[in-house]
Amino acid sequence: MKIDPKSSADLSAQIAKAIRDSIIAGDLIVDERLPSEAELAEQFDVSRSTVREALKRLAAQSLIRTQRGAFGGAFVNRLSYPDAYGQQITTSTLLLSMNDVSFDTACEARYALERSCAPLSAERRTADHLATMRAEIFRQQQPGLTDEAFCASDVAFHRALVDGADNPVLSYQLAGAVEAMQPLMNMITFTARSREAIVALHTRIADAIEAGEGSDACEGLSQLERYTVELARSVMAKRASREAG
Amino acid sequence: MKIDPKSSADLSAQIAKAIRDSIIAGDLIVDERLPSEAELAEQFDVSRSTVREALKRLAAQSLIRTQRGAFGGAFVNRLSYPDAYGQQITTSTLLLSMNDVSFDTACEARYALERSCAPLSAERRTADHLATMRAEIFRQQQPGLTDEAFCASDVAFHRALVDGADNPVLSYQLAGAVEAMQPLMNMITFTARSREAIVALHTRIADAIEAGEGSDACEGLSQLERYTVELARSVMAKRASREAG
DNA sequence: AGAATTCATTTGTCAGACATTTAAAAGTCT
DNA sequence: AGACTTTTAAATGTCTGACAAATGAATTCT
Repeated sequence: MKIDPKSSADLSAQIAKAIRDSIIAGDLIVDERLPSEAELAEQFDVSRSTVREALKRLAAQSLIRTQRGAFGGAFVNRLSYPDAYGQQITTSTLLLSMNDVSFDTACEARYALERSCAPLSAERRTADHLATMRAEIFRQQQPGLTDEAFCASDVAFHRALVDGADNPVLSYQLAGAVEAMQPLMNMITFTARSREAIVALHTRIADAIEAGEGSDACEGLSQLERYTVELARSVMAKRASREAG
Repeated sequence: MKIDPKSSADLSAQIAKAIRDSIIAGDLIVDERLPSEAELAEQFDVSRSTVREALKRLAAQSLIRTQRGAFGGAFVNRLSYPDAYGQQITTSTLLLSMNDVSFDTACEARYALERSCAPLSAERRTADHLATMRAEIFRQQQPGLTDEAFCASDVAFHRALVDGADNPVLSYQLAGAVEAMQPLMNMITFTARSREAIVALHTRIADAIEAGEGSDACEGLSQLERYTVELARSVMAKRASREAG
């Protein structure tokens, strides 16, 4: 682990990179303890504050965890799926909100990815996944539901569909795509009629998953995509005309 | 933006969270300047070092950038696609390497995701994407190629396929899945015969993309997935028997 | 032996200082 | 007046030294 004093980058960034590379390369293994801040400071020939800033950078990426007290210190973290989900969702959400990605583009990506899970889910889903999907469909039919709650239930439905594929890597990848859409979906007002249409498509998808018909589920997802895009378009148009008039 | 002094979490983590939430909520918009470190220290009633540690956490997530000098400071970063790629790849790579995800699981996820791009790519790919795919196929046929270079070319081929879908959100999502597989792929030795088989499948996929036949491309990807899994299995078996004998 | 206490180590936080960078502002020359 | 140079103020980057708080190990006491 060496740093280049001539480099223009911040020392703390260089140190963070050096340690990060060691972790990725496997030189530092999971649960291994890093040298104490004082030792690192000496090794890199910088002050303790600089080392601390480097460690905070790594902590922000869930690469290490720290523990106080004797025999405490910084330990290489096993990146857990929940941690990875969290980062994936944060990144995806910001990416969408900051780069004025169109609703259509985000929607297309989301449903394309979901369709990649559908055949696997139709084959492997447990009774539990199916029960979750049915329960969320039931919830979506409740009259008093707010738009936000409807969206949240929608996310839960799709999550169960994705998790049914029983591939944690897929679930992790999809978490970002599905959840990051939520702020965009929340801009839509769901009328009683549009909810009915969505529930009908959800039911069709759940039926296909239950029957083990992956391609049917894909077709249902495609219809849901088309309907969602159309719905967003009409809501936006209505909003625009109201503002103009 | 408030922090809870009673909370057990580190102050710098709390402050980072407060600022992060403000960014996600849109209270702080892109390119907006945060108060100076000294001002933030006063606002949160902590020392400047604590504020700095919080800011480094945010910088590690590419949420802010800092600039020195008068009229410098910390600015809300527009999360660019390259930044997002980078984080996605780091996270995915570590997730795979630290959670002993099986080769089959990772492979299944990767090809399932790629199949979701194939129909779009068949429809929209430019001549440029196609030329890249052909060029990489050509490179893969060169005799002197090392296994690592072969893998890298493989990644470039699949990237072109994915980028052909012309959906930046999909490209971003797939970057992680494809690149994170590379360390696993690098464990495989590619014999002349296996390279030949892979090149044949790549050619078939490229032909399908060129012809606008998305389902053909999917079929090619499925065959490639099966072949890759089989190849990995035989390589691993050979390695195990050599160690045993 | 078990409980309480002390102790050493390590991270978390603070305060103050100086170095470095940077762009605006002021000054100077043509 | 305009172009170039110098000054200056503000901000981040780094260092030093100190103390607080946590924590597990070692020690002491009952």
